[in-house]
Amino acid sequence: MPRQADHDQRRHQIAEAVWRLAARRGLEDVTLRQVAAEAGVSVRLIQYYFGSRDALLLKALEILNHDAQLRARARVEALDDANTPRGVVRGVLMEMLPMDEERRTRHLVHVAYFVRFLWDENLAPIAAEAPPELERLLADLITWGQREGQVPADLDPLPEAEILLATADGLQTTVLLRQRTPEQALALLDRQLDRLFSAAPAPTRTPAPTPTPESPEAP
Amino acid sequence: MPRQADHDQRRHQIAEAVWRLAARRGLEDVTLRQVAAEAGVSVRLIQYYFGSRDALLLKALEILNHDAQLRARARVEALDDANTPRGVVRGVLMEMLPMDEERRTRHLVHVAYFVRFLWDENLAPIAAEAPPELERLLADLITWGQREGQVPADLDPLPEAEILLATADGLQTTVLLRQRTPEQALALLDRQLDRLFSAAPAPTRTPAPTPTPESPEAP
DNA sequence: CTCTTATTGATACGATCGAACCATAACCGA
DNA sequence: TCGGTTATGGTTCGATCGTATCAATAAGAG
Repeated sequence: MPRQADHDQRRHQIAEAVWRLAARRGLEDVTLRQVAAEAGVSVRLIQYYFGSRDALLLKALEILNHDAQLRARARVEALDDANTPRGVVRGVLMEMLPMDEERRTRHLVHVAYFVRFLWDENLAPIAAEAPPELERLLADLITWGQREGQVPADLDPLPEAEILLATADGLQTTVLLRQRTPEQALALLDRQLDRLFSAAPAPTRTPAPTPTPESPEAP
Repeated sequence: MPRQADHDQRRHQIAEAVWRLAARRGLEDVTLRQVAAEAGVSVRLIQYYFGSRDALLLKALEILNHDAQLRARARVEALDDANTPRGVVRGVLMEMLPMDEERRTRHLVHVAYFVRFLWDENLAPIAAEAPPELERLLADLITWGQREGQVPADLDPLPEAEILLATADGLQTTVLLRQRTPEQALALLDRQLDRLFSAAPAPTRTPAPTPTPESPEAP
C-alpha cells in the first residue's frame, strides 16, 4: 500500500475549519472553498474525504459531538469535588456554558445547525440523542444527592434535572450573546443549586430534610 | 397622485414570507427569489420596498419584533389572572414558549438569525435590547408579589427574574426541537413558579415569610 | 381623454456556489 | 526498479445568487 496519511487527523483538521466558519458566520459561510481556505487544503481534498457538502456538514457535527463528549467527560472527572453529587452536577452543567473558546465554539456551531436539525433527517437523530441522556444522568446524580441527604427527599429527581438543564441552556444563550459573562451565568446557576441542595450536607445518611433559606449571591 | 398601495401592508406581506422561509429552512434559503415566490410578488418589488438583501433581513426582523411586542402585550393583558403577580409572570414567560404557530415561527426566526447577531453590527442592537427590558419587567412583578406577600421577602427579585427567563428560554429550545410539548414545558415552568410564589397568598400584607415545601407535580 | 408618475414585471450580468473531471506527485510491495 | 494504488491539486460546468437595467402597467389630476 502506498503512502498513507492519518485520515482521522485530516478529517479532524477539516472539521475544525467547518466549526470555526460556522461559529463565526453561520452555515451560510461554510462553503467548500471557504472551508478549504480555512483548513489550508484544496477543495478537492475535502471532496475526497467527505464527498458532498451535506456529508461534510453531517460528519463535522459528528466529530464535534464525539470530541465534546470526550473532553467533557475528562473535565468532569478532573473536578476537585468529583466525589460530591453537587460538584458533579455543577460540572455537568458547566459543560452547557461557554466557559472557554472551545465550548463557546461548540455551542455556536450547535446554534448555527439548529434550524437544520428540524428538516434535515440525517441531522435530526444527532440532535435528539444528547438531551435525554443528560437528563437521566442529572436525575441519577440528584437521586445520589438525596441518598446522601443533601437534596430534600420529597423532590422528584427527573423534573428537577429537566429544569436545571433548561436553565443552563437558557443562560448559555445570553453568554453567547455576550450579555453575561460565564462567571455571572455560573453564579446564577449556583443560586439555583443552592435551592436544590438545601438539605444539611450530612456525611452520614440523614433522611430528614431540613430546609434552610438560601444565601443571597451577587449576580 | 396616481394609484396608491398600502406600503406597510406590502412590507408586512413580504416580511412574513421572510419569516416563514427562515423558520422553515434557515437564513440560507432566504433568497430574493424564494421570498418573492413565497410572498407571491416579483423580485423587483422586494428591491423596491427594501433595497438590498441585508436591508430586507434587517427590516423583516424589526417588523417581526414590533409585531411580537404588540401581540404579546395584548395576550398578557387579556389573561384571566392579569391582576395577580403570578398570573402576569406566567403570561410573560409563556411568550418565551412556542405555544402556537405564531410564537413558534417567531422563535425559530430568532434562532436562524442568532449567529448573525454576533457579527452583523446592524443586527446586534436589536438582539441586545429585549432581554434587559424583560428582566426588569419580571423583577418588578416579583417585587409586586413580595408586596402582596406571595413571594418570600428575602429573595432578590432581579436574580430570580434572570433565572426564570433563562429557564423559559432553555425550555423553548426543547419545544422547538419537538422534544417536549408546550404543555410539558409549561408544567415545568409552573413547578419553578411554585417555588418562587411559595409564601401564603395573603389578600392583606403579610410581611412574615413562611417557607412551605413545594408540592410535587407531574411533568 | 390624456398625461404624468407611482408601482410592478421581465431580463441581463458578473460572481460564486457545489460538483465533476483530469492530471500528477508520493509511496510501498514486489 | 517498477507498477499500481493512494493522496493531492487545478480546472471546468451548469445553476443560482444579489443586483442593476430596461419596460410596461395602472390610476388619478387636469
